Amino acid sequence: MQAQNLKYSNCNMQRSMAILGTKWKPIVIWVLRERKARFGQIAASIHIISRKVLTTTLQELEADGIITREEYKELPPRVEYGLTERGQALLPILRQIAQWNARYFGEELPHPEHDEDVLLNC
Amino acid sequence: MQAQNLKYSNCNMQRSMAILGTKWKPIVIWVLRERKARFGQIAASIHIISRKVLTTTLQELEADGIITREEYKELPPRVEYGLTERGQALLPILRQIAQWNARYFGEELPHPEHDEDVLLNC
DNA sequence: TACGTTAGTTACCTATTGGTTACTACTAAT
DNA sequence: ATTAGTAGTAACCAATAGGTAACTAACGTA
Repeated sequence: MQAQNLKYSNCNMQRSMAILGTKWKPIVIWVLRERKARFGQIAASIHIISRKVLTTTLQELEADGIITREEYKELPPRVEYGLTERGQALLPILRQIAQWNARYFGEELPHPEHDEDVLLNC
Repeated sequence: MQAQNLKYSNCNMQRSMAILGTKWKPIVIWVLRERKARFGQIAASIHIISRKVLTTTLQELEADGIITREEYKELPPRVEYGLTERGQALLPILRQIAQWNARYFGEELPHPEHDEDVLLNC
């Protein structure tokens, strides 16, 4: 998908997909749902993302105003990432996207009392 | 995005994005939200999609159980596409995705009484 | 036979996404 | 000088998504 071009589409859905519809962005947003995290923490949470791809992903999310990036003047260098309000607003949508998949493709329906991490299994 | 691999991800969100996170699939689903349509009608609604890409998109959506495909034994050949229950279940999610974009990237907030076509502008 | 209508199919191409590998910047501590 | 810890960067590549252009299948009708 040529997301960069789609960001200027007339269609609100297409523009959203251009921002979100990639392999790692939803995961990064999910990792940041409850607290800020540093680059290395995000990488460790995700397990198998390359530094190169994580860097690009974070840069794009920041450019789209979905996450914040704060540098701390200290050593070792420390950068913290967190969700903006715009990013927070995506969380219920991501939950529904995951629920849809679990419901229609999963082998059993998820129970409401299941922890979110189990639901998403990310 | 390598959607074909992602369909087998552990993560429900990633699997959904593999199915949905492309340029044309959300649009095709939206076009079919209220009534079944033929190949040519879908193409005309979307305006600028190539027959090649529309064919591929429809095949994949059918394979994922999101749309139905009915051939009619008549001439000219007639094929009708419609949403499955699984596909219908995606509509509220797509609406929210569009609303999110309109709210956080649009120049003014959409009014509740605005028609859906205006909201999505697809 | 030629044409019309519908839903494709095929060959080829470009641009993007995601990945591997190696390297970098910075400074304190050893 | 070397090492450590953190967040990157650069060069290169494979696979995929989307696209153009041309062609095809099927049969009824003129």
